[in-house]
Amino acid sequence: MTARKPTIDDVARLSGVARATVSRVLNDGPNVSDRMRARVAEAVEALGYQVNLQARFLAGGANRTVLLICASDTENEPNSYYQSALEIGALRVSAQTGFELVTHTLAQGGGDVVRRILHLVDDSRCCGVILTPPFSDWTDLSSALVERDATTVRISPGDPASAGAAVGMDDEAAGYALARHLLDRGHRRFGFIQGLAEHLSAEQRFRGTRRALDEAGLDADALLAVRGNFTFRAGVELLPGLIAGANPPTAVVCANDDTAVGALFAAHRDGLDVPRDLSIASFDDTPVSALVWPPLTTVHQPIQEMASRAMRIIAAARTGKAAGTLPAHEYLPFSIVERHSVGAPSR
Amino acid sequence: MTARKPTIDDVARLSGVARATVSRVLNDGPNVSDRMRARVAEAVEALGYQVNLQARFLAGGANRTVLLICASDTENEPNSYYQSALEIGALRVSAQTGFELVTHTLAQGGGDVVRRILHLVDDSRCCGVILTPPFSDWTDLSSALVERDATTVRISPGDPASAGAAVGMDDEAAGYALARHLLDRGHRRFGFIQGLAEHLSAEQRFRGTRRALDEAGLDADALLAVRGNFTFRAGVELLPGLIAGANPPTAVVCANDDTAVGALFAAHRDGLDVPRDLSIASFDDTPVSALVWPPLTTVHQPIQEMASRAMRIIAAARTGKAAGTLPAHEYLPFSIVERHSVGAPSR
DNA sequence: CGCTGATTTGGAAGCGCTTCCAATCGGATG
DNA sequence: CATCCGATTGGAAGCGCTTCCAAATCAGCG
Repeated sequence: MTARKPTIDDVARLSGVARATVSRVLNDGPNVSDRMRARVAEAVEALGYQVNLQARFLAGGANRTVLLICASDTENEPNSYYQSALEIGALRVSAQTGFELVTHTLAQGGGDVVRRILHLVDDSRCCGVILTPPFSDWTDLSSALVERDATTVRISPGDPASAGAAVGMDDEAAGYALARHLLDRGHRRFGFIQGLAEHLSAEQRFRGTRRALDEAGLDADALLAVRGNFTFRAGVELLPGLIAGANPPTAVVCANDDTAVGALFAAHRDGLDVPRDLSIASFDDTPVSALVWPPLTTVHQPIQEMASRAMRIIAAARTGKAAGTLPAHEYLPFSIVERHSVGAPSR
Repeated sequence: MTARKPTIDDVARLSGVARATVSRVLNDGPNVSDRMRARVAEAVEALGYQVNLQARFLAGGANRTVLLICASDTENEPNSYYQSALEIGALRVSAQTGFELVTHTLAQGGGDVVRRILHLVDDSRCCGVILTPPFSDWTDLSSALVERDATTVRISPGDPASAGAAVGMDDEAAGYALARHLLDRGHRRFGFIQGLAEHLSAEQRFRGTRRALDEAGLDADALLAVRGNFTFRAGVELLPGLIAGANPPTAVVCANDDTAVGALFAAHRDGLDVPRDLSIASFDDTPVSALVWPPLTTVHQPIQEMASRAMRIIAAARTGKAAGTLPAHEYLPFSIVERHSVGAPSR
């Protein structure tokens, strides 16, 4: 059907040089005269030649594939905004640096997830892996990856010190800052819908909030915590219980935006006015937080930027000089985005 | 660092057979005795052997990579729920059939998008491509793909007849049905926030709505249409103008959920009660439609299922018997999901 | 028991590329 | 002008796999 694609030999023939020389100019190798370079470039152009990556990798050339591993909590409710932001951020850099990004989304349940991820990595013979929560907390995984010689970057790991580079933000400080924000507006009774306990970075957010309340001299039952799982549904289902008591919280903090949107939904449904009757705040600043009414006050986390950094770390590690450098730990600043879901307590 | 990965020759040596035989059992080839099969399987197991896909493809083996090409309208607001649903649907089937799915998201702007997609396809030497809107409407693209021998499936194309298989739903009928739904509840004045004109399937939805109104005997100015671009922002910005007139619509239909969520946001902001003051309905039934308050009445489109079908078509075309069959056009049923954003008109 | 044809197995070529190593070239040097 | 060294270039091996083709094996049959 289609004409056979031109190979490196076609280029060599047309430009009248050896195959090895063509390979050199293709890879920006040293020791090639400008004349040769020009001749080859011309032939490449004329033929519309494109290297066959399969062949290149087989022959031991530098692999430039990077895997982005994302978790989907449930089949039907992927953490999609978070994931898209990651993807966009990584994509932007990969385009610049000539690395190819491949995203894999897997359900985080099931005992063999580690095996499957490793399989994916082996299969693709990729040179780098970006791990997102909660995979970024699986130290066995990142160790195995590093051992396989894949440059590994973990996004928002709970423990930045273990194997592989890390990019994240100071989650404890973010939790603290958000609580202060609420405290400053006069709130004294709080609810908190936590995420999954395995997500260490989310737990740190909670810890920060608790610290802020402690320092403000509030006692333990000023903070009512329930365990959710980051989903919209969790917010919907858990909010009522949180505010059912005799002396309910005037502000509830959610581990992430999706949960907050769920809480907001439940509040609306139950006839509460947000923020008059109840303030709601959360973390991440994913697009959904600006989509709902009232738009959410949330801690902005530079997700795209994190992914960009991750890509950049991999690119640097795989390109010349920086290769072999010890893994980096980068911390990006967060900020509180004030929208309309937080007000002064009415009671 | 890591021990070299075992190759097919290692397996051959350990099991005491020829490399060719190993290859045969690996590929479920014919003409292999059960004894051999067992011996090889054992060696594979013992060595933890995994075929090197690069090498396999190079050697001319069947390629099993499928590309899912998605559009991101703008950098910051990817159509993420839609895309995730597609991905999940395709993923499910690819896992079953042994094909590998690779998703690529590209900004749809820029004149060279076609070239970039083609480049991606050439590069990956993939065997199949799933095109999502608006790429599914680019006939030049699908023709080029088909010519390249890639099994091409278009999701929701405006014209199912052109090159490549097609999976979608009857968008015109969906538009008609949704309008009937509104008509039945007593609405007589309508607004419609359209999507981008290039998305043919979305245009058909509009056409269906118009037909329903025509058939109901309403005249042309019973339908006020404005052009949006599928985004939340479009909904926010376009709604006010739509309902500003002396005799405003009592119901507005949006080309997709994101836009409807935006319209809902604007309505809230401007102090309107939905659905008492204004009904809002849309298309797609992406998760976000159930997240907002009030949850949206929307036309459910089986997005996951569409992607699954697309994958299945590719798998069938690339596996034995069905190979070479003429492209299929599959139409999936839609349904109206009644939630709370539609009521009877108050005026 | 020898022969034919079908089935199973092994050998070897080659996919398109990188890279090592040897050959060549071009001055600068004595 | 002969010599030598570094910069270029070409030749060839080989990455791990599939597949064509020939060799070997096995039944079945006269």
